[in-house]
Amino acid sequence: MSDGTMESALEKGYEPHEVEKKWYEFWETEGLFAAQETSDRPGYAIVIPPPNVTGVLHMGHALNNTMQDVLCRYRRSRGDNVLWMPGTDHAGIATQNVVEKKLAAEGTNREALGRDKFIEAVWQWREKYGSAIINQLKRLGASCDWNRERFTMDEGLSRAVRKVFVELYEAGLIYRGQYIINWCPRCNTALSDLEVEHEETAGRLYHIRYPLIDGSGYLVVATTRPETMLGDTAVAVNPEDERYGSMTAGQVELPLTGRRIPVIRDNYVDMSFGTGALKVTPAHDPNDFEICGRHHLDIVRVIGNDGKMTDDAGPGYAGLDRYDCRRKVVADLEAKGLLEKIDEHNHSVGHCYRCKDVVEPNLSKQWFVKVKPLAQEAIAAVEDGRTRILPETWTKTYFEWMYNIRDWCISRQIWWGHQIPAWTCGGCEEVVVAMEAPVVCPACGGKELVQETDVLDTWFSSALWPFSTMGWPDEAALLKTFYPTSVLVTGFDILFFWVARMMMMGLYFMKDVPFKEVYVHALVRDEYGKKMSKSKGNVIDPLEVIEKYGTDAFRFTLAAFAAMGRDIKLSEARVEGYRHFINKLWNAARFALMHIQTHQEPIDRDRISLPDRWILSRLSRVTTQTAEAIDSYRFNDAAGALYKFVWHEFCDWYLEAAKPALNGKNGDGPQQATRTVLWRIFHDTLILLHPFIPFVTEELWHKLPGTDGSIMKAAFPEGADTGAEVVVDPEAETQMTLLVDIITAIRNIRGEMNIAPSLALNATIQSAHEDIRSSITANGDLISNLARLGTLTVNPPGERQKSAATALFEGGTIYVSLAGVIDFSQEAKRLEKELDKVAKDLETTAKKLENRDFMDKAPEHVIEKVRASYDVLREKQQKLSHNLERIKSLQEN
RNA sequence: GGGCGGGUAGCUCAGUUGGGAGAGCAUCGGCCUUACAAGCCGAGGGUCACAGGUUCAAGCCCUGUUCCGCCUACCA
Repeated sequence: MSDGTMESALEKGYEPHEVEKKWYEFWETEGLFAAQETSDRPGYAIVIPPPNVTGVLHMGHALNNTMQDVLCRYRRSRGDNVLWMPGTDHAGIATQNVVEKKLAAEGTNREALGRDKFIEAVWQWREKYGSAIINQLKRLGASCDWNRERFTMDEGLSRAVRKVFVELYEAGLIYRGQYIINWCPRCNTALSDLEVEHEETAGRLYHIRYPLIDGSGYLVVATTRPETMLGDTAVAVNPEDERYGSMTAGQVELPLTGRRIPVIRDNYVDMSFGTGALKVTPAHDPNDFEICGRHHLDIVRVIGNDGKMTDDAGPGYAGLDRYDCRRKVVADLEAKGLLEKIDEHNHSVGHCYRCKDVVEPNLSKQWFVKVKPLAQEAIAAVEDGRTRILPETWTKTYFEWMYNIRDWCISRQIWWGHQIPAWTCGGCEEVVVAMEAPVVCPACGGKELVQETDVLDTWFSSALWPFSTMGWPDEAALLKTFYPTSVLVTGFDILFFWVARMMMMGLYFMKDVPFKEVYVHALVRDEYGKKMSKSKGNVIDPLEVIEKYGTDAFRFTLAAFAAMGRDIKLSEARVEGYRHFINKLWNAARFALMHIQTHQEPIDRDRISLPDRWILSRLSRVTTQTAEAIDSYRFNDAAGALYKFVWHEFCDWYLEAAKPALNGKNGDGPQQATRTVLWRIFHDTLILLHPFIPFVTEELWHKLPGTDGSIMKAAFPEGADTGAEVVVDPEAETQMTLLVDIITAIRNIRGEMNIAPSLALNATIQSAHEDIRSSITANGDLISNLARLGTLTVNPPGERQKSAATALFEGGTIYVSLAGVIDFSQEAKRLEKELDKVAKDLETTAKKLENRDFMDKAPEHVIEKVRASYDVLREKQQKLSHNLERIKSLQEN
């Protein structure tokens, strides 16, 4: 390209929006996200944690999917056949609530519609809005294999659900029974234990007198929920409790009801709590239910599924709301003088994780999964390393939960979901569990078979996700190629809901773990944002951030802060900071492309300069670092290493150092050699950066001469493995460090002494080492350029310079002539400061060397290091004090 | 009640076998130096929560204290 065209080729600043749109469409049309069903390349698979169809992209999704995308794009560059399986979750309760709200706004409700019409309405809703989150993932740059997108209610996945249900039922691992479950009166359904959120609440402890029937007094019980007393069927005390040892009456009168209930003895009762007497309400408390089982008590259900008191609550209470009833019971007891006292009492109250209403423990007939046997396998698989959980700290949590796991209530009394494949015969009440609706009852031949109306817990179908999405129960090619998947990337909030259950189901039905690794990342908590930014209390919407700063800046920010096992607190200012980085890269490209207008290869290592050798060496190191960091999920390390390399090594030092050569000031040979290096660095750096910032790298890739097609097809630079072009060069690094130190020291003098940057300085460098002198001489132009020197003289140590500021570097002394600009007091101050620092360091170093224990016990290389630094410091100190004296004497003149 | 994580610069946080305390942002000073003022050059700033212990040596290992956050639980 001839001059002038470059300006039009690259805008002055990076504008993300059109670029992002253009390349995402390009990737999709080119089919670059597609996995091969079979391939001789190694398979690498990730299944996406399916977002709810009702969802909108929040910070948690953004982080989670950025990480997965980094991994997938990186593995593709390493040559793997990558499958990133996308999809969405039907999210039973959540979606039903959303659609019900919509119906309410339209003046109707699901009962009015009926089940079939309602489900149809949900599907319609899903058609219309269900792809919102998918489109948002695309804006994030997610390179999922969209042609394989799945939905938990797809026919294929539904078939997998039925198959699993039937098999578990036949194996005796699914059963149905009357138990205390968590009931949400708002959502009108049972919930699993996990779906209940406990919250510490300030409540009251009511002490109620239950009159003994022999008239000898009262038994005082304490409760936080007085309304449940209407359903009491016993009072329990601990058999060891001496307070009640001599009690003769075997019964008490249950106030307000006129019923008589027994006093029983049970070890469960904690003597130290309250009065040591426990009212037993089997229908509304899980512990009481168990006690009831042991003592064969009656069960009286006084609270209905709607949260209102049942007829069994008795006249005056039946039909009341549970909280109104509480007030009335308290008032009535008070009136009868049976309320002894009310204490303040903190206890935790369960809330529905969907609607936040207070959950009611209630007696109900539900379906359960017997999870203990499944959990055993899931524990073993992590113990023996078939699945590795990272960071390791979560392993313990996983075990803890698995060991204490309780049966899983899987039936939900809602309409949206997988209807339980169980039918009851109207004739003989036989229960038939089958994949498809039976035509006749196998027991009596009756034809009146009614299907169970309940649907399954949403998490039941998500538990099958890693294999149901790949075509199970058919023998699909995908399963062969990609199961077990390579890694699951997820937040710890769904470790139990989802990960643990996938482990159990995967092991049971696939006879193998669903994933070899689980990477548990930090959480940007709370979709309402409160915990995202404690101090400011505001939400940050990822889409707004993308709109404002571009996807790449946002992604890079997330990666840069994704340190293992720590929450991310995100602020806009931080994204803005990384947008600067994207722009820096962009501008570096503008510059580089001015000088590499055609494909530049190969590198002639005999003709390249020191900075060329140095940056190639640094590239080699950062390549290794990036690979190692991504391989071990240290995204922040990878991002940090790349940031430092691009900005502070490539831009700050290499490009500045290379300018003279590139501008042709040093003749044609160096110019051409440097162009080849510049090309190589840029080429490889784009590939390294691509997983993190896919859009800008793709854009620049197409501007770089000599590249073909998408950067997504480019191979990860393998460093020394692939040839001689990229290798670590320690000698170049040492020499470059020397030059950088010298230049920085001179700049420091300029800055500290307020010498205008435009003023060229004259400097003399003295060193006793010949190799250092020759190295400096050989790169004199470089130093002069970057430190803005007029003249540079290099000598062995000799006469001290007059009227000069001094600086020390490892290996010699720099004198910067201050003729004309001298400010002696300024220089004296600077030297004193420096001297102070050296004196302090020297003191601690000396102390170590005088310490006999240290000298005796520390390893040799540590002692050597300390000795060497002592010598250096000592020499520094001497030189500095001499110079200080000289400056002071000059100052006096 | 049980468990886990955290307390490092003004802010947000790195710190991988124990061996000279770091980054980004913010602050201060100087620069419109021909890729970039979304930039360049330089500077200041920390009793690594507190108290003990192990060690020649502790931000890092051990014990205790304290503050914050989270997970979990069948304390009526």
